[in-house]
Amino acid sequence: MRHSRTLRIDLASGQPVYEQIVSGLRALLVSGEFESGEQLPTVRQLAIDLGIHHNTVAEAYRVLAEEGWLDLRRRRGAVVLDRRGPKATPEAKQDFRKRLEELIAKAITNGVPRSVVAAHMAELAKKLGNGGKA
Amino acid sequence: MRHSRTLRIDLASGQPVYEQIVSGLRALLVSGEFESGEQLPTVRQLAIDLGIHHNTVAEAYRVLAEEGWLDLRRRRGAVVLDRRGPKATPEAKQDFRKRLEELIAKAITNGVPRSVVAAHMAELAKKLGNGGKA
DNA sequence: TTAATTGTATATTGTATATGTACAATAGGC
DNA sequence: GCCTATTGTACATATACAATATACAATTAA
Repeated sequence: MRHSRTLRIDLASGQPVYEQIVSGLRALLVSGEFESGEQLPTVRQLAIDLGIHHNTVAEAYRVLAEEGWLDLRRRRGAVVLDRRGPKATPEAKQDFRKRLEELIAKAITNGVPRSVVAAHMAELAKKLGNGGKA
Repeated sequence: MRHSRTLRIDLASGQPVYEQIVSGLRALLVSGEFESGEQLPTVRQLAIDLGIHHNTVAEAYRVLAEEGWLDLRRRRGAVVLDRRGPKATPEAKQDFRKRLEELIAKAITNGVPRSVVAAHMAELAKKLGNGGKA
């Protein structure tokens, strides 16, 4: 249950809570924070930790299960999967590029200096080049 | 009115249409596509181009005006501003970093290879280093 | 001054989020 | 094998937000 502490939910952010959970957990999964086969908290436990309703957590788990990240079963909870074969989406590259540019634009609008934006980008790009683990 | 053609609205994307307009225009503004003082299409004209209601465009223009990108007045339309002094936000850097990691995680989930993600990141980082113009 | 053009305000309708509540399935104790 | 607790699921509902329809206000130009 250590991992639930790394999730921070902002009820006032405007972004749906279940999406925040999905995004947060997915980022941790991609970065290799979880072992394959590892148990995630039950929907009720994580809901208590975050101060929300368990159905909201369940919705998030369902999305991640559909994406192939989790094996989700009654009475068994959520188990992290290997996810060897993600189905490659064709327009996903263009979509990523567009959203990346939009994210940069928003950061600059919020006053983040271009140099800081560039630094983060370069750092994460390098990390991805190393296999995404380091 | 040339620029409205560069905006693409996807009614089925789940993302609110007015937000799509805000994000798209903001990305163009940041990348220097517009001259200061340039006229944007009227809310009604852009609404026709995009096939939506003019109030939806108006909402998007209002957001950009609040951010300081546009001067918006009745009978005068929307004019692009210089936007010299964006108010610097303190937690904006952390927010950008988090959203960047989440965006990467989503792309990888969608099947985009890590190498492709890294390439886009590196390219845009370099562009930002050059002053964001090239 | 008048009329047309442009952004704005308000009400309405559809959709989605988060919750309350009840149910279904299954692992473990007996 | 049966019971019970635990876990995810299904469904209805309150609420909020998004997009629209419609009417209004302001301002420019003739």
